Amino acid sequence: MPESAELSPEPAYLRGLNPPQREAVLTTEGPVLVLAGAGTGKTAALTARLAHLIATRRAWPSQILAVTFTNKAAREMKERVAAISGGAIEGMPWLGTFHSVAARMLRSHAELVGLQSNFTILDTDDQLRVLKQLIVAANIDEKRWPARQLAGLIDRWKNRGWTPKQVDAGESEAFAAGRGADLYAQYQERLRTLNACDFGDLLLHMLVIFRSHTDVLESYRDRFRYILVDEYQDTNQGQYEWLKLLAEPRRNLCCVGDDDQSIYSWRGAQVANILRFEKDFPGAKIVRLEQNYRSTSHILAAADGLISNNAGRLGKTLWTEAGDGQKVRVIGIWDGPEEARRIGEEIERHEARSGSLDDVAILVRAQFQTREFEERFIAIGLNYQIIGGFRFYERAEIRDAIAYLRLIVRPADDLAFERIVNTPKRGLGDKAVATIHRHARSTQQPLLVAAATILGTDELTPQARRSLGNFVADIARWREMASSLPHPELARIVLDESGYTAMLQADRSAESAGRLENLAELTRAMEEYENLGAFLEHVSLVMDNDEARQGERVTIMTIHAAKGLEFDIVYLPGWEEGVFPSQRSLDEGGLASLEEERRLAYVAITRARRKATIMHAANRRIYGQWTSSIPSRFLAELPKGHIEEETTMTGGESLWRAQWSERGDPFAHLAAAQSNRASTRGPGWQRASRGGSFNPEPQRIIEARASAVSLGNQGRSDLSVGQRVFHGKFGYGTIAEIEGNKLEIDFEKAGRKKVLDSFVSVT
DNA sequence: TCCGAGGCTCTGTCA
DNA sequence: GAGCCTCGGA
Repeated sequence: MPESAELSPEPAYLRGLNPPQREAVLTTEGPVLVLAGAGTGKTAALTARLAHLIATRRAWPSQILAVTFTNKAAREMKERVAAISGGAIEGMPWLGTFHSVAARMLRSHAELVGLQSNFTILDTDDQLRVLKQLIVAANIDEKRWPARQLAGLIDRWKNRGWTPKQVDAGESEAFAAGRGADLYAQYQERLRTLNACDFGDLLLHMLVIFRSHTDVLESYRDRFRYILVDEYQDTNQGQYEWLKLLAEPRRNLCCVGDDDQSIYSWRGAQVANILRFEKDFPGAKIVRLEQNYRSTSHILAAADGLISNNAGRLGKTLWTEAGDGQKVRVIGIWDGPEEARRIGEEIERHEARSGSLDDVAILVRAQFQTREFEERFIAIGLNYQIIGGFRFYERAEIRDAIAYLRLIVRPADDLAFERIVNTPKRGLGDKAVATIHRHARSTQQPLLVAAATILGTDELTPQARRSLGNFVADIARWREMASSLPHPELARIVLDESGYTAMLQADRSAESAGRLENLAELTRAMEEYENLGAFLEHVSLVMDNDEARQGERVTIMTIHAAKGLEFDIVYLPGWEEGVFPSQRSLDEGGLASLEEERRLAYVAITRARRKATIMHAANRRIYGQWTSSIPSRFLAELPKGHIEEETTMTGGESLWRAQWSERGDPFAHLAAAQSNRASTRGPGWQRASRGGSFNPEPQRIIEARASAVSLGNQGRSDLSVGQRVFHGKFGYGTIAEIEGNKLEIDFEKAGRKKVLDSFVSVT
């Protein structure tokens, strides 16, 4: 950057920015809140701001802290800053996700929270294994109090910035009759002995350090002259406190966000943080970005109409100079497979008109919805990619490979040891592992060391001893090789010599080829890191599913993952009550959750540049069982003037209803094929169909349902008193009474209940 | 110790 | 319908 940047009338990075965007760039001092609506050029403004701070010498790149929520956003910002500065900027060391920045800090101060700087970052899988062990050790019924639930609670507490001591009795009550806080404390202790921490710890540990070691806090305050936060509406309590500590006393804090796009409350995000910004930082400058550069006006108006049903917004009105464009289409179809078929056909037509597949995205509420599309697209040979779901490093084979490497680098990594000691199978089952565990505990040694000493005893069968001896020797040998071999080469050798590759090669299943490819990809990725240690430090935080691009393809992903992205053509399938809004979310959070689901719908629609198509199916397979569904209430909230409704029910409405009344159960033929399983519904759908507190359109589907219900009054012929049945919500029970389609059932767990026969299945 | 069969649960989104 | 767990047999 030339020194004259400030003097020249128009630095390159300001070109093309509108007045509010410029304000966001040029207001460098003091607190700034940029309210950036969807598609209003937020990233352009943000990167220009970074470029401006650096070009005008207000700060070196290393003196700017810039945090995002996703690796994707961080990467994009890095690339754009590099491009905007013509490569003159040597990277920005403190630009990254909250977690990666915190991890980087924690590596320098780990000893302050009882860790070593080479601590391991556990993923969800490891975390659950540790928790499970603790629950079992505490004699708590693991069925009744699953590790997953405890993990959720601990995560919640960490998000709030609470250490175990700060968890009050009331919160602790949420798990195993008040033992939650105690287990949390035990878990933290266990992590410390493992020299490990989980995702939540990265932030919490730093927060604890900031709170108690003012010298450390001061050094960071001193370093960071400017702080920039992306997606501020998604910050949680802990992150908020973290930022607030760092931002004082300079208060050169610029937060960018959109309250209408707050979709992470389940992760502890508090919209309140953004709503309260002015109070937290008096004298804050508020900049609103409202000109949308992405979508046509029908799309914006539809999204705006929807989101206006939410209360408690900061409020902003997006406008566009783009034309009206096409109305948002709302299409009702018969079932899930037809939804996939229909979208597949439209995409093929788009392709035939020489449209690019890269322009098309299918955005779903939940991961399970992706499968229908995957199956269909494989069948018709449509190139697609599914983003998210299993991240690369979460795949079993990758985690296994990494566990080998972890154990080679850190002999004390007990979790890694447990994971691979018998993978591939080498005859070291539960019994052998339990023996090693016992030894390790009594001698206070890591498992690998205990395993080595146990070899000199006769505690194991000769066979197991031989096998374990080989394993221990292998690890030692590999460790020696590690110093002299390039680490990708080491990884290849380990995978071969451990028998892992052979195990996959012997496996004839459809996935094994892909797994081998993933491992090859892993070793390739390792080349980008200086050494094994560096690779391992980064792997759990940064490795995502960034496969090599292989031509044009349709993108399938969750709406959450799509935030911040845009596509010409967007398909939004599955707008049905229970799916979207998600019943589970509603059950937990009531109105607040409904509003969050609505924001999610808003995010979904605003991803589209030119064409948005919403679909709802009358029938869907959930948990492998057919379920009829009601259109999402959000459909009724879309302003009529900006949407175009269509139904593709074969033969139209009348035939559809006739089908219902003729057979009572439109899936009788399917049900028969499925060994007389009746259609049971999950609790969500029961509630959705019972509720009736809203009146979603189109009306015809409600009529159709009503006719089905009244027909059902005859009751089912396959049920009789005394029969054992299964109910989606209440579990197993015995039929005590039958009256038409109403049953009275003595449930084994839930006691006697009245239920409709359509909700039970014969066991 | 391993493996297959059968029973049961589950799929809410991210780092 | 997949994935997990448990159980019984080899």
